[in-house]
Amino acid sequence: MANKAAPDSSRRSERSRRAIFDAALALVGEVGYDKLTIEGIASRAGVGKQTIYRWWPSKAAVLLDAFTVDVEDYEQGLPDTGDLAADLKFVLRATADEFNDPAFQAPYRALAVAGANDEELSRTFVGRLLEPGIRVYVERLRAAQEAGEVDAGIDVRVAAEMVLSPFSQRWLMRTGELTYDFVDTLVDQVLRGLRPRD
Amino acid sequence: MANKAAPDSSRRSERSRRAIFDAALALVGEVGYDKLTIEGIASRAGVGKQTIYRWWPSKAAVLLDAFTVDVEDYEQGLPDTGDLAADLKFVLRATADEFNDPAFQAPYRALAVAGANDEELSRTFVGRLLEPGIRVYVERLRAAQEAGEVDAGIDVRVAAEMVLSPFSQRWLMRTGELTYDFVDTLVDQVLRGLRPRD
Amino acid sequence: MANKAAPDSSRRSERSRRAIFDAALALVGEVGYDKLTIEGIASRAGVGKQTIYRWWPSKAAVLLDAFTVDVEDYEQGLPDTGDLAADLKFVLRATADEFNDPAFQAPYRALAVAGANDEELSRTFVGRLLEPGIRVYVERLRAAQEAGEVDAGIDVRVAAEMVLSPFSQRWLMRTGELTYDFVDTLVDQVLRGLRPRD
Amino acid sequence: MANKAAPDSSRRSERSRRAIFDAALALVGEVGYDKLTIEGIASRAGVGKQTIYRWWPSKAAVLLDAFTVDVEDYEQGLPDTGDLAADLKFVLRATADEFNDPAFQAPYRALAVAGANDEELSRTFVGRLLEPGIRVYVERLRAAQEAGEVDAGIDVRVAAEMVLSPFSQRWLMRTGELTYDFVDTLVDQVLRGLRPRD
DNA sequence: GTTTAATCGAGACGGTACGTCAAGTCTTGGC
DNA sequence: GCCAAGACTTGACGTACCGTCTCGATTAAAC
Repeated sequence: MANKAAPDSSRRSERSRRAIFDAALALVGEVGYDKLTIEGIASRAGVGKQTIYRWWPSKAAVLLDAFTVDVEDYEQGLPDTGDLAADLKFVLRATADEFNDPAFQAPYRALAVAGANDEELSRTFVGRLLEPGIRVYVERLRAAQEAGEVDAGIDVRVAAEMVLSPFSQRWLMRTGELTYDFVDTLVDQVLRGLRPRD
Repeated sequence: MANKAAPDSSRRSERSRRAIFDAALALVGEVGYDKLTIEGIASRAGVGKQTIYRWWPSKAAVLLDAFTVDVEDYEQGLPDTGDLAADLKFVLRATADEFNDPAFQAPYRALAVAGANDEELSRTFVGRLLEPGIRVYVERLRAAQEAGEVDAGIDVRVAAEMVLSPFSQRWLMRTGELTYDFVDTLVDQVLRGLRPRD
Repeated sequence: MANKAAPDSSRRSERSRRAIFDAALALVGEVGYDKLTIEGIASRAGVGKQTIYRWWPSKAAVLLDAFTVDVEDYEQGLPDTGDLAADLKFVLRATADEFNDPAFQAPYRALAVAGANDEELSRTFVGRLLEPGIRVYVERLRAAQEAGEVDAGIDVRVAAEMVLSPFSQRWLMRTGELTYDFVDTLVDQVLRGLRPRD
Repeated sequence: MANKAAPDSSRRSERSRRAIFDAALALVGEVGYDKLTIEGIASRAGVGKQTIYRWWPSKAAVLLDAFTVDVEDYEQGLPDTGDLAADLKFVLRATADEFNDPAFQAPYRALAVAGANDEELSRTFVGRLLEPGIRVYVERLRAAQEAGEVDAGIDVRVAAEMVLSPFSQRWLMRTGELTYDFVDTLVDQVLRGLRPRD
């Protein structure tokens, strides 16, 4: 079933791996995803093309690895000051700043997009980046639910999406700006619906 | 500002235009967006490559035109039976069926995605397809607001996004299934927050 | 049976064709046949690789065409002064000079060699370059035979090879020098055997 | 002058050496010289690439060694029954049979050819395979000369080439068949010229 | 018999060229 | 003047080998 005699990863060159990540991230920022090429990455990294093809199936996969190396930081979860609205606004405002940073936009948007046409890649992208991001919101909401701040009948997963999806949709599709005002309104309107009934 | 001695559209061949749309839509369904080529469209349509380049700047633009020709049907707005929850659920369930249809997925997803990397195209896509879709929801919500069914303090645009974005995000990013259950829960939780305060 | 939709040769670019020939001949002289590459020819000729692949199947075929364009000059046959020995020596000495010219050696040797491993090419090479060269000798010998200068029982084709093959073999395999002495001895010893018997 | 810290041949693996020869000869027969690769030989021989590069400079050199291991058999010289014509015809007919054997053709032709573009290799090839072959003919002719069967004024080296070159040239360049008829005619016509003058 | 250093199988590496595909431009002949 | 057709230059694709390089694991010579 293994379709090509898998390479021996214990002999892999760490130096090349880093150089490829650095080159890929730099280039996607400079020329954009469509004009990002394997040859370009290889040449910028001072690496043979084969070294890329040996370890990754596509430029999207390279970029995904390169990106996740720098991004794994969902470990600590969302802050919990006891004030759910404040906590959500605080984190979303910070995320808005991050999403408005051009250096971050190019690779992330590229991956979102590449995923849409490549189901395999999509699953990795979602599992590695999107789901963990959603999960921390779900957990914060569940905590609030347990604290009685959120109605027991609420589906917290859907609630989390009600906050996150309008946010990322605006950014991805460029249907609107990610302002603090928007973030605040969004959080307020979502939370209105989560409060326990009288 | 005219960048090439614009072609004389009065002499344009309608037969070629249709053939190109048909070929583009057929091909994007068969081979996917990434493997869709101008040469492929031209050859399938029995048309010279130049005829495509004369009238469109990119394969995405061709596809966008091809797609919108068949889709302009937001004219009538959302139903208004007086029961907001029922109306939203009804339309979203129908939309879920549509989005789950493979024939519809390929070109739509391709466009969503192509837009992410091409700001110019993105604006057309959003203006021509996305915004009209959002607007009918905004209008239905405003009607409900005027009828006193929705609190006067609510930002109906954000409310519309709270319904639509989780829905389209799930589909686009494959973060979840578009089931009737999901649609119902989503609508219910959003509407909880919109009700006028006591 | 035609295996690729043959290109339309009436629309062929003569300018590209010449540039390819010039580049191929120049490069084979500079770097040798083994290091001659299609990419090198294309780039030196200012031509796309595809334009070469469209019209020729291999670098050997390009070189063969390039070479024969410049070489078709067997038209006039060998001189016939009535003195067979003198005529043969005269022509072979001139040919020795030619074969000792480095500019001529590279492509000719390359073709001889490429032919050895490619039967198809070999046939063209032999038919286009080698056979015509042999034929003029055969004709000169037949004339001498009719003039009674060569025995009627002699196989002139084999006789021609007795003159030409030692000559070209020495050159091709580097088994000896092509000196005037060698040429003279060779002609004399061959002709000894051709004289009519008493 | 030793250009790399020469390897210690006393520790050389004989088993690997044989395996490499076998693989090289087998492969050149199967895929031809052009498609013969060092990697292919190494993998077929179950040997590391370095083991080949350590002991040979090129695939041609490997093949030359592989070939000469099996071929050293010029020791005994040509037969001398006293009948020069008969002796030459006998040996050349046998050689014709050998050259017409496909198993022999591939490596030999490959080497002849590789030599044309690689002067260093050429010299080894000529010295190790070609010259010894010519020499036995030269010696047989000299014996005949001393026996008074060949004119004293004849250059026996050139005479040997008059027999051998048309033969090998026909084979190498595919300008004609190696039939018994050809061999006989060739020998007869050459010998006509060698007879002592009246 | 043990030590020890070179050779060995294996294969990752930086490269070059392959032969193919498609992009976007340009030219030709037909309507 | 638009059109179908397709040759052109360009540039990237993914593959095949090159020749160099490291990595344990033999393995045969020197101790």
